[in-house]
Amino acid sequence: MDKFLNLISEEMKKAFEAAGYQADLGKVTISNRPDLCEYQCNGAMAGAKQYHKAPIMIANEVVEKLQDSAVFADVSAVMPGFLNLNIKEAFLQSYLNEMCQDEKFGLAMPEKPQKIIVDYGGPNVAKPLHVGHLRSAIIGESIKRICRYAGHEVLGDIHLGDWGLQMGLIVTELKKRQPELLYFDATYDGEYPNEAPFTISELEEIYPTASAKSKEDPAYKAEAMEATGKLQSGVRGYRALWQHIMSVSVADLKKNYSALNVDFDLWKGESDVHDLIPAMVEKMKKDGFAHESEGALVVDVKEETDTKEIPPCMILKSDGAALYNTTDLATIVDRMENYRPDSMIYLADKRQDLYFEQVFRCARKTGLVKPETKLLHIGFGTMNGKDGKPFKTREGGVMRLENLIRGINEEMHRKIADNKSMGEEEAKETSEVVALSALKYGDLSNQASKDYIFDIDRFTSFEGDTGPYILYTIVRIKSILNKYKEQGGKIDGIQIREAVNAAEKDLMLQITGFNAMLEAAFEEAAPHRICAYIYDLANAFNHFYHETKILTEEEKEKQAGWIALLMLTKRILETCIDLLGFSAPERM
RNA sequence: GCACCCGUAGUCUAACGGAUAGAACGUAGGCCUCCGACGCCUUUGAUGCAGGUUCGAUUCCUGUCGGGUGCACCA
Repeated sequence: MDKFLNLISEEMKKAFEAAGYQADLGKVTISNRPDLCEYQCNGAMAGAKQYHKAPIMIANEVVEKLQDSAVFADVSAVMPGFLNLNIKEAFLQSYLNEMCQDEKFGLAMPEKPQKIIVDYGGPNVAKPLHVGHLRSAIIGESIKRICRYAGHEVLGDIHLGDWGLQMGLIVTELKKRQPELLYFDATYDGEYPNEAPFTISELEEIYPTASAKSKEDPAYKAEAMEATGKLQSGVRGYRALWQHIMSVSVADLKKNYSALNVDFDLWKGESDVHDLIPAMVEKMKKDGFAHESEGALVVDVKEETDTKEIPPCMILKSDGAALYNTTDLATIVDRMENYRPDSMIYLADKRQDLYFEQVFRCARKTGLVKPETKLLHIGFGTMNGKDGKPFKTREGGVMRLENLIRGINEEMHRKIADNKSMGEEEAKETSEVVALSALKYGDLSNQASKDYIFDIDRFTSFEGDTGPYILYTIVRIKSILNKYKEQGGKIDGIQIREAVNAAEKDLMLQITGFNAMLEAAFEEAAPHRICAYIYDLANAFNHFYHETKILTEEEKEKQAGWIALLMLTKRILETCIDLLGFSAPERM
């Protein structure tokens, strides 16, 4: 099925053509003036120049051609040349019933699905997640789900920071504390224990300690670098220890991401591409792209057409070591070999704009990707505190993600616990579900590229443009549907009927916009479109709800029609929040 | 210094070049013998400034002011 706006536009285009004008002038858009009409077409004004005619005259001629349209209940030409349109109830009704039958509510599936890799999360092992990781996870997860829903083959990759000096630091500190461990015995050639010699909390304490020591003590740092070297060159005991660090840390990360309803298909990291680096670098040299500059190896990526200065992309540091760029490029090599994606989407702070520009250009120039491979960096803004500055704890430190989540859970629990009929267990579970909606909706309802203020009171409010408000609306619909079923109302085979009042028609029109909205959300990789849409939809529903007494309606056919409309509304709302990465409870 | 991004009601936020710039919070008021009032309705109030392109500019262009960010061996 086609998008609702397309169908209307088709009708309008035919009318333009019939009146002797170019068809594509008949593009219809949602009205800016809901008080005047439901949809509008500005084609008469756009065509005035080329036909040397007053817009209003063109508009009038088009109106003539639409007198007995099956789509429009009425069409009028308004000065200076707007075409104001209202939809026929029967047409709207049949479109909605078609949507009910369609699993994707009329969203067209691509002829050839793209293969897309979404690179998000980006945590470092052995370091706790903090608020800086939040946006990448939340936005990335939503974009992944949107792409998948739009019919594409999508892999989410966490892209772990699991290589390099940080690992050497941990190993060094462990050696200081427990030199007797088998892993440090170079003569040992037996099996290593399955159990890690540390817990996640110890690990989280070891890293900052080691990091601080290395900054003060050059000897310590040298030792850590040596350990890093041993690890990378494959010394058995070091590798085994690294495996322990990885498994302990990854288990913890999974737990934390799972609390955010975020999951990854690929748990790849920098370590996975380490072995690809030498060949990649060699090839870049051989092909004449990489050259030495100030001791480092770089690829020039500036272009003739640049207005701004683009520094070269560094491939190796002057000490010959790899850096961030190197592993990102090698990761591209790995992905092209193993997954052949059509498109790679990176979620990272917008301050990395220039960096990604360099890496992408370098990947293209050196032929790491095909010319048609899309590389996209979605740079997001900072989450700020109420003071407008980057979010910090009260003490001014970096806030751990789990503390942030605990805070919002507690806040939500305070509100939910008021519910008289809810037991403690249910209240706790429910508040976690609702709190997650508050956190995610608060983030996703803003354009990703903008900074936003984390305001716990506003986000957890049940009023206004918030996650809890959306959930409340869904819960309300569920409650009505349950009561309807208790009354013995039938569900099977019921159909949406023609709207009986303006509020109902408004709700119906709002529903028709789902597929067009989703297409835009996909193309723009913009979850905030979904938020804006469901907020309007929830409003339209609540308005309708107040105008219409559903359960007491005596005309059963009419009642069943409303129930069908409610079911569709609920399905769409639930689909949308799932794309945003949260869900609704049964009660709240 | 050079470059990039952003300036919309008191606050927060939206708008393929289209009519009277749309919401939210807040403010001021109204609506429960009725499906969940954690709701609904009404009220107030905004495009930093100056030019230009256009029939029409929050949107495109130029300048200017203000804020943020980035400019190779950190990620």
